Amino acid sequence: MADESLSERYRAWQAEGLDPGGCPVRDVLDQLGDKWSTLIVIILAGGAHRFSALRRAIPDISQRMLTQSLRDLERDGLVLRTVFPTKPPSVEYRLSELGRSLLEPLAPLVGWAEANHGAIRAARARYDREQQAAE
Amino acid sequence: MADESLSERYRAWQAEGLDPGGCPVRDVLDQLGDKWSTLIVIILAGGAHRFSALRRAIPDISQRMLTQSLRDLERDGLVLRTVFPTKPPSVEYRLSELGRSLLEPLAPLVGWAEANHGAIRAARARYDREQQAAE
DNA sequence: CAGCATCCGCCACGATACTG
DNA sequence: CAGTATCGTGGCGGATGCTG
Repeated sequence: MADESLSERYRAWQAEGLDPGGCPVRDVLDQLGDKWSTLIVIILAGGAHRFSALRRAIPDISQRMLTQSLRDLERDGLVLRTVFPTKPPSVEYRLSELGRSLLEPLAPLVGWAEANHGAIRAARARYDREQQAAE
Repeated sequence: MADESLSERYRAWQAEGLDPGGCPVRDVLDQLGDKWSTLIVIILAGGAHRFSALRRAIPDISQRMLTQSLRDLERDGLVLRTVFPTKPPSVEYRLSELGRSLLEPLAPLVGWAEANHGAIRAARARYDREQQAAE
């Protein structure tokens, strides 16, 4: 009835190698799951940005987390960092080929989030109301 | 050059409403970004599971986190919980209609993770090697 | 401008023990 | 079997101050 390919692939992976930490889903999704990485990728989808431009695009990120998230994305090969030796220096961040390839599966997920955000918020409100009533 | 639709949508959203926490991407992705939720959804894609079956399917999850993750998924309306008053009781978890609709955008992302896991690990190793050399 | 260093609160998560 | 209750910990992430 449901699409079983996902769970089948997980079981297949689980059957052979046995390192739970080496699971591709966890390894990759954990990175995208942190607070800012996905958002940065989405913004960089619109083109290269400088450090301060990213700060402006995400008003409520601390520069510590922006730096760290960019480093992680660079380390994973999703983002390229280019330093222009001007004075004062400027640094440009852009998606790598790998990073751009992520946009393809990411776009539908973002679309799903937007489309179903209301339904999820409604479900939460209803759940909380029922819990309130039960107590 | 790149797909700009994602960043455009983010800017559009940012332009009107101004609550960063209300951003659909963050609100929804933060949930999927926790350590276990996505994995549970993937497993439930294969059909309904009982609590103990889920524990067996994810050997390294604590029952505390399994319970909590299932509660969160239920609260968001992605998972349905059915109690059978047998003795001892058994509880079945399955994806709701909303939960199954998530599989559609989720599957390509999991495919991307599997396909590019090697490239990411290689990028990490290279980055770490360069850092090592620079120091 | 683009950062690094430091301090610190909080909460996600795990381990353990107990219940209907 | 399917949970709750409690405690302890690591590290994610924020705030602030300083540098090339």
